[in-house]
This record gives sequence, structure tokens and C-alpha cells, in this order.
Amino acid sequence: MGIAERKIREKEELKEQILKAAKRLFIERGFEKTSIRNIADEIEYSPGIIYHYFQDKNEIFHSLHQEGFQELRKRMEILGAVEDPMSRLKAMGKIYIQFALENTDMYDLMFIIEAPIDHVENRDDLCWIEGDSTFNLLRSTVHECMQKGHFEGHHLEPLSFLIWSTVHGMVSLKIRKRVNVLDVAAVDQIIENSYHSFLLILDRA
Amino acid sequence: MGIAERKIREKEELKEQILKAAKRLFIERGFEKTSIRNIADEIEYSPGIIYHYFQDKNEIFHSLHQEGFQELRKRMEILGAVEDPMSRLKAMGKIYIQFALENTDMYDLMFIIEAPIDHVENRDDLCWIEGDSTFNLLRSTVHECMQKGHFEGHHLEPLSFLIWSTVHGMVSLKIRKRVNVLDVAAVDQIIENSYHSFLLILDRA
DNA sequence: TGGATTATTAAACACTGTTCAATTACATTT
DNA sequence: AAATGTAATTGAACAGTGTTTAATAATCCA
Repeated sequence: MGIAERKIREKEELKEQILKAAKRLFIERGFEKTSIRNIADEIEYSPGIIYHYFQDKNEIFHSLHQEGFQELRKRMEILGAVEDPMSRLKAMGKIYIQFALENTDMYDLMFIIEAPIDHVENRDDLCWIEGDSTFNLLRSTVHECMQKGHFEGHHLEPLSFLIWSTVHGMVSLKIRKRVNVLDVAAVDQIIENSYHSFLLILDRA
Repeated sequence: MGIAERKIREKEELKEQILKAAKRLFIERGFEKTSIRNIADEIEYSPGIIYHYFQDKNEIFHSLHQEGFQELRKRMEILGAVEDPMSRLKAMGKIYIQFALENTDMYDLMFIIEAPIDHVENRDDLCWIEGDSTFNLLRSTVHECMQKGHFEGHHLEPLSFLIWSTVHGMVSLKIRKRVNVLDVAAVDQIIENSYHSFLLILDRA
């Protein structure tokens, strides 16, 4: 049944086209400003066709999640070379921040935007597995640090979440333009300087 | 010219009505799902009239910012009673988190949502002044802590931003439903436990 | 009362996500 | 090769969005 297989392959190809077009438009215009009709125009099909490949707009952008997590994880790979867990933890934060600031829209989609995450109710969803594996990297690193005597009196889960929250807080305040309450001059450097403070804190924690 | 004044007063009244209706709907439906027509229905006027009182939808919801900051500052007032700056700082974080979790939509508007902050280009805007005065409270408390010998080796501005980022990170990850990557059982308690870890860290920082 | 000003409306514009009946394309069977 | 049945694709429609504007209603002042 080579024909049926080709059919499936072609169907997958169009799905891939939609995803690629969606990503292209999304990266340069953001979530809200990328409409179904925009995507349809881009792939030169009618808008209706998109609903034969995706349930709704959210499902399209939710599919892009995965790519974001893959990219983030790829960047984390070099951490394998870092023996000392404490140094690894510190490098991890730096990579996370860098990823967020260099891929603001992707980060937005992954960790800030409401819509696409909303009707992912079951925890078995691929996006949670992806996210979980990324968080696991943090968790296990923190765990190693604790085994080496760091973070005395802390508990693994809350501390890991706290660390995540700190870096997320910094980048999301910048991405969503709330850093402007600070002195204008300091805005550009603030995250780098704050992260430096954070490293100091981690050493003493 | 009592008549002119009454006119102005009446004009203010309708503006107030719009704002009140907008807030009512916003609190129970969120930003996206509150439309101009919804607000118009609520005050029993035609949709067009709203544009005689506000430039656009963003300006309406931007006006609600202020109320949020007022409420937040009101909650912060009891901190005046706390002598020790370190205790005050800790209590401050707790109040901030509580405010965010009890007024999620308002917090969303103040610190997460993109739209209404977007075309507030000039830093003289009331919203920045409001926000700045709130941040000043944090900054000055951190400053007092430093004068009492805490946070050695840190700098005021980056450290203050770091602390803000940490609490913002925790609540915004919860508000935008990204805590689900954690063990399901831990979700409810995670912020409280993490904040406890944060207090420990502050003592050692 | 007449004229100018202002407040308010209804209708329209250009969008949005989504659905669905109708159409086209195509592989399989006769 | 023609007919059939299935799947892909379309175009139009629905109900909604923010926003603009010409026309209307209301009000104040001379």
C-alpha cells in the first residue's frame, strides 16, 4: 500500500507546512497578531483547511512549545561537561536567561502566554513531559548540590521551584516591560547585575 | 460658571461608570473576554460613547492599574509598624504574594499582561509613578537592611530587583499555570514552601 | 426662540476564530 | 475507460472583536 503511505506522508507534509508558517509568523509578530488567515495566506491554502490538521489555533501554537523546549534542552547539553554541581547550577541559570532574552517570543509562549496551555488538562501531555524533563535537570542538579553539603535546611522541591522562579521572574518582568520602574540607565544591565547577586546568594544559601 | 462645572462633573460620572463597569467585568472575566460592547451593555450606552472618554480599550484597563497599586500599597501600610528592616522585608514579600494570589486578575493586569502597558511610552505616566513608589518601598527597606550589615557584597538596585523578581516569578508561574510540571500534590503548597526557603536564603545572603 | 456646542447613536469597516455545505481531486472498483 | 466512493479543499457564512464616523438628539448661551 505505497499509495496510502504517500497520502499519509503528504498529509504530514502539509501539517508541517502549517507549523512552519505559523512559527515564522509567530516569531516576527507574536501570538495574538498571527491569525489563522495569515497562516493560510502564507501556505497558499484556504483558512478552513487548517482545521483539518489542528483542532484550533491553540493546538497549533501548543505544537511549537515542543520546539522551544528542544532548543532549550539543546542549550543545556553542554552542562554535562560541568563536574561541580554548584557550577553547573550557576551555568544553568545563565543559559536559561540567555535563551529567554534571545527567544523572547518563544519564551513567552512557553512560560507566559495563557492561551495554548489552557486546555492542556491532562498531565500526560507531551508539553508537560518536555517541561518536566527540563525541570528535572534543575531538580537533580540542586539535589547533587545538597548532597555535597550546600543548601542546608532547604527542601529539594521548594528550593528548585524558588530558583526557577527567580530567573523566570527576572526575564518575564523584562519581556513584559515592567523593568521600566527602575532607573532608565539601569534597565539594560539590570538582569546581568541581579543574576550576579543571585550567584552570591546561592553560595551563601 | 456652576453649569460648566456640573457638566464636567457629569462627564466625570460617566467616565467613572465606564471604569466601574469595566472593572466589574474584568474581575470576573479577564482582560481578553471583556469587550467594549460588554462594557457598553453594562452601562446601557452605545459602544461608541466609550471612545469619547477613552482613547481605546487599553486606556480603560490601564486606568485600573492605579486601583491595583492603591490596593497593594494599602496592604503595605501595616509594614510601618515593623521596626526591624529585615522583618519588614520578609513581611513585605508575604503581603505581595498574598495580594497576587487573592487578586490574580488585577495582578495579571499590573505585572503580566502586555497590552495596556504597551503604549505608555513616557515614564511620567501615573502608572510608573505608582509602580515606582511601590518599588521604592522595597528599595528603601533593602537599603535599611544593608545599613544594618545585611547583604554584604550586594548592590542596592540589582538586589532589590532580584527580590522582586523572585516573588513575581513564583506568583506569575502559578497564575499562568506553569506550576503543573511539579508533583501534583505539591502544587498547592509550593509557593508557601518556596517562600520559606527564600526567607532562609535572605538571612544568609 | 435661534444658533452653536456637545453628547450620543447607529451603522459601517476591517478584522478575528470557527463551522459547514458544496465542490474538487483522486484512488479503487467495475 | 467510466463510474463510484472517499478524502481533501474551498468559499461562504456566523458570531464576535476594536474602532471610526456621519447623522441625530440634547443641551447651553445669546
